[in-house]
Amino acid sequence: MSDPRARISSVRVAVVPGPGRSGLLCQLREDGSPTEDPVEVADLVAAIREREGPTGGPPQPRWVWPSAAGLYPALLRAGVRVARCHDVALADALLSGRDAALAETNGARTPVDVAALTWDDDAAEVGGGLLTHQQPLFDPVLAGAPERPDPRDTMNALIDVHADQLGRIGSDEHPGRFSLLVAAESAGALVAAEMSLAGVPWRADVHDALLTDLLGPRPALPGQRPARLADLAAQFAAAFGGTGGPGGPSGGQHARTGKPVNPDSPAQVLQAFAAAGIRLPSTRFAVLRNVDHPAVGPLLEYKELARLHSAFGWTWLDTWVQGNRFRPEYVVGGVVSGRWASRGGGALQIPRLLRRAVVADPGWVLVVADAAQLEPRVLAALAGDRAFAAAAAAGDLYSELATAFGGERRKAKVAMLSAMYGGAGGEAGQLLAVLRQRFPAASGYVEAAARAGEEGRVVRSVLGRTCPPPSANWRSLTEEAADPDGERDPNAGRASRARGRFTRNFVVQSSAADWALVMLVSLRAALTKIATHGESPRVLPSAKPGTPARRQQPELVFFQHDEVIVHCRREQADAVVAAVSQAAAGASRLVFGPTRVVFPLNTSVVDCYADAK
DNA sequence: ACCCCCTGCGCG
DNA sequence: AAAGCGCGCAGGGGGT
Repeated sequence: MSDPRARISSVRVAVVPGPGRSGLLCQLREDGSPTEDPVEVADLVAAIREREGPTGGPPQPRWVWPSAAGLYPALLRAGVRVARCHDVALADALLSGRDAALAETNGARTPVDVAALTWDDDAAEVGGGLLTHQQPLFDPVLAGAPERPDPRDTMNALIDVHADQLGRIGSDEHPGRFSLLVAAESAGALVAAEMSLAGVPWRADVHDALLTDLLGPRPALPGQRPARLADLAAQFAAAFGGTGGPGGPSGGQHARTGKPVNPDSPAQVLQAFAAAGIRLPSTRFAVLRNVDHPAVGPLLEYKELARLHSAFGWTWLDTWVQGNRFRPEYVVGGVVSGRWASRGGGALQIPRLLRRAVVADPGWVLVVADAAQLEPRVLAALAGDRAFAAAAAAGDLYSELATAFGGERRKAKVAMLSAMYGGAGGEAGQLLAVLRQRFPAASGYVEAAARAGEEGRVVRSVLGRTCPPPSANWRSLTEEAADPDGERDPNAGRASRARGRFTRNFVVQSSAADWALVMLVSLRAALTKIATHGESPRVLPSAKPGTPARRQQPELVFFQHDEVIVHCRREQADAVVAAVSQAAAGASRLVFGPTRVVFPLNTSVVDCYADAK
């Protein structure tokens, strides 16, 4: 402890919940080895609160725990926020993803069972729910044990797993980047729990008025179609000639049930059109829009409104919005690329229309920031393509690229999207050739990723997140095709190219997710430094248990791949806007190092999400 | 009754 | 059929 700086970076404290309110803590060295015997504390929450100290105070420890998703919500409910953690479950997912690729099919490590590292029933339930696909117990001490283990054994297991993880992180090809990824992923889990608790400000009355306006009054019974939908469904059926009257012509009726053809049933819709002499490949919007038949108008309008009603109607409002807050559950690392997923509430698929209902509290505003053209900029930085990076140094990337495509911005965009997604239809092939010639490094980067995928190899994001290896099914399919004596399965080529498109996109999407995650957690850190009431948070009293008073600190309330929303007091908006832009600049530096590529944000300060540009 | 797959569409 | 990547969710329809 001679050098205080060394201490700042090295204090890690392992946490294991015990029975009741108790728990075990154990301070660790930088290599993960314990400095002491685990200390039993009667009130774990109080102990963490005390060691964490006030924001802006002495450096906070990095809490090493089985899973933030399992433990942190309970801490937050008790009014305790922490600055940093190492999430063993998330780290395990990153490491086993990496090592599974190296070990190929055999020799895969048994994933850590987070539930086995917890003791508290509630925490175990939450943590276990997060990782239900992980079956085996990792710890011989716990394997097969029907009773809850001794917390000291659990603590020892946690310490061992964590130390092992540190070693594996250190042995990565790029240990600095990979440890940044683990730290950011862990901090992401903190943000996710905090955002779930804060909730998105959601005006139920605005939402309800919107629904009533579009659909008619809320039906008395949940199963009933609102008036507007019932009307459109009837128009749709009638357009096939059936009036619906008993004994009448049956053009608009289902052959078997005799009921009017149901616009919610693709099969019935296809059948009805076929009976009218129109054979359709599907009932998708893109197909139907070009069909000339009187049923199409009402059907398209029905589909649009029915979607709103079923996915984000009154039932959704009842289920997900309480006290004018929408509280979704985020799943950190839920997408292979590192993007977040959500559970329940369709949090990451909220229709733009409903952004009208997202309104800041009185005296508060929303700071909405989204990264502009993130993925092509990421590709520019990844590939180190000089010509491309020069274009990406400017505000509108596609306009800068347009000169290479005869001045047509649209063509530049199509070429970029095709390069990143693997599309080659229509004019894309020709535009890709231009891209290849003018921006060889950028083009070569995604082409190499595609080739790796087609050959069954894995690729990684800039910070080292690994894509999943191909399935056994994929291997047998493609290996048969490679065998000259074997029969050529046409599916083999298709499967190979499909995986090529996946890995081609993975390098871009996952590196963009790296950037966005680092930006998010940097922003979180910066927001805690924004003063409330014009005073430094350093001099404010620390939060009291229960925290009855409303937090005045700016709060992250939403994160959607490349976009964040901060809810803050109006007078804090300028500081939040500055924090957002610093977080973006910092993320660019941390993730990509020196690069001339810029990652601009579109930032708006608004009362209503729908007003963000 | 429940489960699973398909279709279609919302978001990035 | 404007297409190529990643998701979650609701409803229909078939299976058990």
